[in-house]
Amino acid sequence: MGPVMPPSKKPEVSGISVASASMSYLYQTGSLSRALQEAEELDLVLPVHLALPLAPLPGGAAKPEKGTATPGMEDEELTNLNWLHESKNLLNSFGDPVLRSVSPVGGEGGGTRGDGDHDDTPPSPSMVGGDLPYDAQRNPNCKPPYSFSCLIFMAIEDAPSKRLPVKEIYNWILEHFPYFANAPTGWKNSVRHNLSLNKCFKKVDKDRSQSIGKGSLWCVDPEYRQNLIQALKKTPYHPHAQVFSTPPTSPQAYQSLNRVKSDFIHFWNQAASRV
DNA sequence: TTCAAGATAAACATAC
DNA sequence: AGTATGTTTATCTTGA
Repeated sequence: MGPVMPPSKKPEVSGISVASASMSYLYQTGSLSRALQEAEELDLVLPVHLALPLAPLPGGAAKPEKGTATPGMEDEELTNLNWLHESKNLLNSFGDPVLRSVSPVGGEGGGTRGDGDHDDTPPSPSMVGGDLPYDAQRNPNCKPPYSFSCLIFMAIEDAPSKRLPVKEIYNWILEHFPYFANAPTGWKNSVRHNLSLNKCFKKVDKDRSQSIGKGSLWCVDPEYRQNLIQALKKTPYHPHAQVFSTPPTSPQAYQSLNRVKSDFIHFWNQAASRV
């Protein structure tokens, strides 16, 4: 089981570790990866995206160009995270065919809304394009690149019964994306708003006998399940995200980026070895 | 420039 | 009565 982070416990790992562990968890739980593999069969060549909830680097950046893989990237490029988003199919970049059988869920480029700050306060959504360099050690709670519909979908898919009450959806999100533990409470409103408004989710009335708490169970409408899978695989760039393509401005940030890359490659190899 | 999608906030109703 | 849940509307940002 991956990182089970009690919501009340402030994460002490870096943002990238949290992200990798979350992905690792999703792989191990199986159902979601199976869902994604289903989509893989439907899809032709889907881009591979990385779930790296990183804070933006200063200056922001443009959206990555599509379909520009960067094989054979050299270490001197570590200062530039273009490799993350330019290499939309990282598996191809790594030249390992077996890796193509797994498809990580994740955001295009993994950029987040500018949540990077250097103190211990929760990342501020208002800090679009923060002025500080990304530092994985000090920004454990970067906003995940997934839309709320993707988060909800992941939560429901991860449940054995494939249906969850709102509260459990909250809990799943909190466990896997500690960012929300310190985020303003409005995100719960957003979850509910999404459940209500998004036709992909359906309310299921509980049995009277099992009706312990308030509310209903929520499930994915089978009619729209593939849509959600596709959306997850293609996780659009977070609407408010910035891509971090600007080189780091400090030695610390440089080292941090090196860690990001090596951690991710390590994770990727681990994921491949589990296939 | 326009449009669609998504995030966010808020008001309100309903159920427990 | 207070809280959680669910619905709806409005506004804003971003990318296409």
